[in-house]
Amino acid sequence: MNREIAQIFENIADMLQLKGENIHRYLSYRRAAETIRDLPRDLRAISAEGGLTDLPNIGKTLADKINEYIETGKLEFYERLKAEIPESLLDIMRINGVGPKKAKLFWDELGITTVAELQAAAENNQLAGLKGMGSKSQQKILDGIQALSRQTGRTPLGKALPAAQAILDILLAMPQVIKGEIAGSIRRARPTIGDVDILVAVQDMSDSAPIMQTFVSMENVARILGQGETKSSVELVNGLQVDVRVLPLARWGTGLQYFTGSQAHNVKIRQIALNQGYSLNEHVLSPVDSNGDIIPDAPKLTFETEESLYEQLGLSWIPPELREDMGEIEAAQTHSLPHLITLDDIQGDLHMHTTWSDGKLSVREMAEAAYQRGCKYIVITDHSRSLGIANGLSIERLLAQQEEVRRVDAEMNGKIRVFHGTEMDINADGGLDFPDEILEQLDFVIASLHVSLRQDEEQITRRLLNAIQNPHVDLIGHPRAQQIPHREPVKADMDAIFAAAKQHNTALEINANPIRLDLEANYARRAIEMGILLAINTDAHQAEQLDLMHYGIRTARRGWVTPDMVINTWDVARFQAWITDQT
DNA sequence: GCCGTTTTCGGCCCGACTGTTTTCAGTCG
Repeated sequence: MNREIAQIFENIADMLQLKGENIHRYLSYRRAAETIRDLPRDLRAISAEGGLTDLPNIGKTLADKINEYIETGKLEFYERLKAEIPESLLDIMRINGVGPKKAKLFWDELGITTVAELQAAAENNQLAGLKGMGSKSQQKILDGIQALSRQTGRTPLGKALPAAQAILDILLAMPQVIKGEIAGSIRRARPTIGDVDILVAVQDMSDSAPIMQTFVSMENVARILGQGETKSSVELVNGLQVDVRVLPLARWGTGLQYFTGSQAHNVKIRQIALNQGYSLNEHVLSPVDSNGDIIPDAPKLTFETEESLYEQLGLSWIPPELREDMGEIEAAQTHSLPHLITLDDIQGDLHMHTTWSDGKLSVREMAEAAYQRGCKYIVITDHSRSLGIANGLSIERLLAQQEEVRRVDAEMNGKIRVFHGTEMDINADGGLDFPDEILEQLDFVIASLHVSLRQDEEQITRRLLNAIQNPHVDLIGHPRAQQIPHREPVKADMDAIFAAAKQHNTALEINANPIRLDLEANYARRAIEMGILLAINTDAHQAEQLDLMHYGIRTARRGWVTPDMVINTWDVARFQAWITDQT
């Protein structure tokens, strides 16, 4: 429901923009769409409580529209717009270099309503003669259409971050580059990334040219989208767009703050600056008069660090993962930001696989690999019997494995503790894959959904509740079973699931594999607000995947998670006491 | 269409880059 309505509002925004409507009117639809997309609760539940207008960016008008859609499954206003403007024009606006004005121009002048028609017109040289168009613009549109067909939407963080880091490393090796950082949504650790923003600092802008030349000449550049002194853009062969910006070190703070975003965060930060008599842009803080106009001769303030910029505005420095205008600015004003979890807080990893099911390493090898990475304790959690595709363990094999785990635990001689658990399937009928008398012999029990993920909300919810309520189940693994970017989360009544997890003291996982990142940050935040415990685990199937923990930490930080709420930040004694207490 | 330390009307960010321009419009982030 939330996604549907968010998409409709997004489309309405595009259509209003195409019609040349007031910018602030269509932006309000877009902002509302973002709010809805990130909600950790179903709009129907919020609507039933009469709480829609309490949501940010939702006023009376949009609340009425949401209710209309919930009740009738349709939105009259949207239907009228669709009758007026072909929906396929929105696809044309998604072509890089084509915005609302161009789309409308092609529609008005040539009757073009689809990407295919636009491509044909460009190939027949019909666009070049239009007002404001030339042969270069026409070619750019053909390139843009090709790029569109290569793109598969947003890029997972797990792909974008390593790619960005590799580029940054090349630039950092240049003598002109004083420092550099990945900004944008990667720095904020969004699970998916639109394009990559990299910032590098130089002493003097005359150093920019060789840096940009190195950047656009990299071997994995498919084409150059733009090359200037302060900004250059390329498309990589894998379709990812990367922007590099060069800025003087003296303005690093404002630049990094600005290009980290989010847009919503920055809008509010700039408003705070204005309230204090300053106009903020990516370069400087400029004194303004009572009309908000920049005072020409007044000295401008520059900032070499983000910390000093936030401090100037009376704010605590805000960790990038929080910068979504979700309350972090208000908390920074009162210096009450949470003490977020860090990678160093993690002491154990409670979810991993071995050769007993679908992992690559033995129990002993996983223990060694985890020990080398500083882990104090791990739990071996192979798949259960019904997951045949992953070589799930029968009861007999599970019990045989326990002997091996106990032996390895003893062999490790206290360097690292090795506990025995399972990642048990929650079967399609809601039953659990092992009986209680087996579960009670295990140190730690994860229950996860792997099959029949397209059941309706009632069935999925019932399966999850059944697992949460079992006294032997300690943790629900990747609770929403999403896979980024291709598999949507299951439909489930998260209100009911959180309430049950709270009641039964069952922890919920943030799965650190960047394909999952599940729970997502907004749900993790809601969970800890309710006092539900979390665990952040790699779900490693081989040694290198133990290094994915940082993705889970970043996700948790986006969810305002503090270390005390995460059971694998506890020392081994406290963890052991907790699992013992859980029966 | 939303919102409120300028509060129920009047704001709501703006600079870089490109291509078409003889001074600017459109797009993007």
